[in-house]
Amino acid sequence: MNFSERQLAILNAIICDYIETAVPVGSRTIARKYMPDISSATIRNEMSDLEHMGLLIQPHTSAGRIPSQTAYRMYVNKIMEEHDFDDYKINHIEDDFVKLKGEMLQVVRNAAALINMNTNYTAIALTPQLRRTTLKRIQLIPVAKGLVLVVMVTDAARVKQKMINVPVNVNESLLDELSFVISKRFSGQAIADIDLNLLDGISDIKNEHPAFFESINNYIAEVVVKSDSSDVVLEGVKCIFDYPEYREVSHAKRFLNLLDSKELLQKILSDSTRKGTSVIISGGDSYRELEDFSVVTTSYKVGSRPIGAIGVIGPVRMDYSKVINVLEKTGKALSNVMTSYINE
Amino acid sequence: MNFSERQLAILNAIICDYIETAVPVGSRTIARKYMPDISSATIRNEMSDLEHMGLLIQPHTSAGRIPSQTAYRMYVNKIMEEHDFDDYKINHIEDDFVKLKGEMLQVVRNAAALINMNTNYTAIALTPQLRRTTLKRIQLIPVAKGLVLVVMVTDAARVKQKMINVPVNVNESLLDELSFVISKRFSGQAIADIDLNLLDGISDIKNEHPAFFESINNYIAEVVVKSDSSDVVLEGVKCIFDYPEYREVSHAKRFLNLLDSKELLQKILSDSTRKGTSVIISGGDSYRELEDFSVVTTSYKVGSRPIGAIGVIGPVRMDYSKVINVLEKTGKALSNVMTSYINE
DNA sequence: ATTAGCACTCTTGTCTTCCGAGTGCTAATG
DNA sequence: CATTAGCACTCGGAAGACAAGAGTGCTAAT
Repeated sequence: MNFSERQLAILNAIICDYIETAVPVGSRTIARKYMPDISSATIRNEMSDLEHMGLLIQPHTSAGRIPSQTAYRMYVNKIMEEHDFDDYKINHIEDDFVKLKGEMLQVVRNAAALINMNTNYTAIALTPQLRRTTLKRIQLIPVAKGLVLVVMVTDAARVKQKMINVPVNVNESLLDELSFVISKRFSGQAIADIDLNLLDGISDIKNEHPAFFESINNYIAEVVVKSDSSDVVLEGVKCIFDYPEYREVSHAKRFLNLLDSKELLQKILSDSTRKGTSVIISGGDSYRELEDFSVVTTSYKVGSRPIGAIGVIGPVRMDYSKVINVLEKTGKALSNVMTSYINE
Repeated sequence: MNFSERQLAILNAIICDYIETAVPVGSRTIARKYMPDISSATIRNEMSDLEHMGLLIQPHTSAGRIPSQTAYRMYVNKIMEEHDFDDYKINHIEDDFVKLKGEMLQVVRNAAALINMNTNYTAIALTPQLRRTTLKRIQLIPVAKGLVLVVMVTDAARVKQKMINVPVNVNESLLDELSFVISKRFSGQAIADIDLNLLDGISDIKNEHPAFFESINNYIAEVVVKSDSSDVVLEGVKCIFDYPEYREVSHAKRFLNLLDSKELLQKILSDSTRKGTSVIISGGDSYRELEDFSVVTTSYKVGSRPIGAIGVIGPVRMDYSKVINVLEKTGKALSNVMTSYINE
């Protein structure tokens, strides 16, 4: 489909105005606020054309028009202007982050809070994914009889812990020894590549406590394949009430339901970790659950290796330009912080 | 003040009906549904009296009446009947909990989810408070140059970690040694009693790395005095939309704001940890922020030592009877699980 | 191709009316 | 004296009527 310059300008004006006001916009508004040199009648004609092309929707005859999903998609892909949002807060992200010295979970949470504050949409984030990082150290800590806490520390300075059962006759010094051997052997390797069976000189441990050995190995394998829902961070849920599209309780409820399904968010963010910045409008082709919502995400990296993602979720009538700008800047800052830690 | 049997019965009926329906209840309703052997006129007279005593409120002349806060308080303290709620789910709590083998944070989260499911109010919980527990082990794990992860494990099988800065010249074996010495010296002692200065034979570490030594000691002290906001667990926030009192966005927003202020929730739950079961109606005397909300909480224990609390937050028009029942049963189950771990 | 003008449509807010639920009071009753 | 039947009164909410306003589409003029 082909569009004239003027059509695009009008569409742009309508989308911008609607994003700002949430009120269907009419031809006179456009003429007055955005293009005073052409008449409302002309704009009316163009709008009529745009409606026939499926870009505008009339809620009812005597109202203005609102952008269709297609229009939003087109806006994001082609029309939208770069919004340079250099607020003080964004400029100082890195400094703030650095103060948190290595508590990566906290850093990501802060990033989400920052995104939330600057966009006023609900921020979502995926903490650094262990499977995408390399091991720093494993420590086995006895907690109770037959219970051991496995703590994994990675190069993204993330920490993950889990209780596992062990045979009662495994003593503390054995745990310490095993911690030491595993850490030494696999330190610096990708978590995904860790296989305790590759350990040399531990055949006696393996033989004496096969179940124990198996549990630890299983746990490591588990971390590699699935990131659990606790990896998803939310910030600023209540923001949603600032938008008129959620004034009805049923809509608000649907939104909260969505946020409850961490698996979905985790999937979206994982995808984004791979793909970099992505904009999903009203669910796009892949997410039926997200109808009437938009999700914008971007990844953050250690060096050139993406390890997590941040984003926002909100109404389709979203200020995409601003959101993308804030996200990419925050993502860059986050990447810098992560990377500097690893290389320090 | 003195009340006749009948007055109490009528008050009880009004409160029960209003809790169920959220609609101001009139004299005829009471007569029909609850006391068919006296006439609505009689009830009308009694209701008028109850209103003058400050127990009932008329939203407007031609509506029924709703209970006042005083009435709710009285209801909870004197009138309310024991509600025996022995649903399958509650009966099987302990089994479910035991499956989680020692992941206390997860156990508490599950308890909250269970409370939420069974009451349909938003559940809040305080994870086992470290200052109320005794130390099992401390482990110092190097994460990056100049950064060390301190992991504390306690007898409630809770784990707390924090990054701290260390001088670059502290090496791994020193950390291991220190972990070992601290754990050995203080294992079994209340966290509150730990003071690294009491350690013998570490004067060389202390002299060589005073800043490092100080950070660790500070961290332990910090854990003792303040429990951070991450200790508060929420479950089932969206439930609030099931209640008509939050149909207006502004009310819902206030609720979410409340849940965001973790310090407040933490304070309430900490208080409850000390006091056992407590019911705060519309903020009571102490919490002005909680106006128009009710919070019911109870503590859970290790043996006879309370270490945390669980509760719900919701509208003043709350089914106190059911809530208290569910909370106390869950609290008991939780206590059993915690206790059995410690003593095993 | 653009635009002025106008009739038409449809929502929104306001006003009125009406109904019903509920009350308070009075007088009758056991 | 407590209880109750009866009735007038009050008020909120729903339904309908109406005007105002915003916006459109179409036609005819430029």
